[in-house]
Order: sequence, then C-alpha cells, then structure tokens
Amino acid sequence: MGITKTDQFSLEENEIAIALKALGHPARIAIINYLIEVNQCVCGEIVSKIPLAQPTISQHLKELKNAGLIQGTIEGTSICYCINPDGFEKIRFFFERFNQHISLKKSTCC
Amino acid sequence: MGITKTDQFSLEENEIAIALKALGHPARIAIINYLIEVNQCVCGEIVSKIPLAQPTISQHLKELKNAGLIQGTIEGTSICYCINPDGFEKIRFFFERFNQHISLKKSTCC
DNA sequence: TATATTAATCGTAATATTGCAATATACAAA
DNA sequence: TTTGTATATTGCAATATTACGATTAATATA
Repeated sequence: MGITKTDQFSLEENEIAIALKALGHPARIAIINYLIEVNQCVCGEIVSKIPLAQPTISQHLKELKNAGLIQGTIEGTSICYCINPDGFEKIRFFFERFNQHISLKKSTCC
Repeated sequence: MGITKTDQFSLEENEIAIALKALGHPARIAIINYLIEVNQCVCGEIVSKIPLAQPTISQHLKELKNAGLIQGTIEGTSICYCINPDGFEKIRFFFERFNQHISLKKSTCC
C-alpha cells in the first residue's frame, strides 16, 4: 500500500531504517560527501554543485535535516549547513555490531 | 516525478545510495538483524519471525538480494539465506571515510 | 521604500514503494 | 500420480517519493 507497517517493528529498527532511508538517494549522498569535504557551506553552494533544481535540493536538505543527519544555521540571508554527528551515532552502532558478528562468523550459507 | 536522476551522480554515489536504500526499511533491517544473530536460516523462519505476509517478506528478501546484501542457496525445498559480506564493503568504506573526516574536524556550523 | 538575493513552500505530474490475495512453481513424499 | 510444503510471481490498491515551476518569506542593500 506504499505505507510501511512501522508498528510491527522495534523502535531501533525503525530509527535505523529512517536514517538509512534518508541516505538512500544519490543526491543526498552527494550532499553529505560535499559537507564532509568542506566541513560547512551555505545552501547556495550545494545548489550550484549538484545538478538539480533549487526546490529539489531544498527538499533533500529538509529530509536530511528531519533525519537528524545535518543541521543548518542562519547566516545573514543564507543558511549554513553542516553534518550533525549525533544523527550518525545510531548508524555507527548498527554497523559496529554488524562488523563484530560478521567478522567472527565468516557468514556463509548452509 | 518519483524518478531519480541517476545520471547526474557518480557511480559511487549511486552504489552507496542503492545499498543504503535497500536497508531503509524496518522489515529489511529486521531481516538483517536476524541473519546476524542466527548466521543463517531458511526463508520460512524469517516469514514466521516477521509479522508481514509471506509475499511481502519474499519481496523484501529479493530487494536485499538485488542490492547484494544477502545471498540464498537452495536447501531441498527451502532456501537458506545469509549475509553477503561483500555487499557491505562499499557501505563500510563510505562510513570509514565519514568517521575519519568528522572525528578530525569536530563539524559545527558557521 | 524599492529591489535584489537566498532559501523554503505549494501544487502537481510522473513514477516508485509497500503490502497482500491469488496464483504459480518446484520439489518431496505418500 | 496426487498431495503437501516452501517460496516466488502477478496484479492491484493505497500511499510515498522525486522533480520542478511558480510563488512566497525573509533579509539585505541601494
């Protein structure tokens, strides 16, 4: 139905899924990569770096912000964006546990 | 338009986005978590663990398989699934670079 | 005040995703 | 051969996502 049965899953599963879903688009990966590279920048810079229309970028930025992965502070007429490290904590925990289990078990099928 | 402008982004950006998008659903996170825990299991076990209909689970498994994150081998009438560590390599590289840059820079806005 | 400039929001079209009932497929066992 | 078991596929309805033109809001600056 296009609607996810959120209530059937744990809070943790939902939170990780939301964060990773927010990263599940090349434009949003490109935005994160750019922010990693330059540390911080105003929105207009991102718009000029990424070949999508301004409203589209604005929408992607909003999604990243909603997922807690970036933050923006007003800087005169522009808005300065940067990574929000806190938002990546849950993701790190998930993959840390993942790496621990997988490296130990040498996972192969049947 | 519901369609992603894939051609505007690098191969790496697209590949990471595809992998993370595949993980961007709580049911698929739950499947991965379960596979980490038990190392391997037949499909029916997953269907009985996760409160979604069998065709829905089958679809989620297919997506994880397409993204290269799990693999399945035929085991009599059933299919045995496990993690495919190779599929997680790109993700690991992405977050490794991320962690290096962020820890150094103490990223804060403007 | 009038005019740029910057970025968000609205509205909408096109397409994708989620979920499931019904059905199909593949194989084993009686 | 029939029956059962396990999983995939099809088809469809409901909803979500992606993208952008047009507009708006907010703040500078002339």
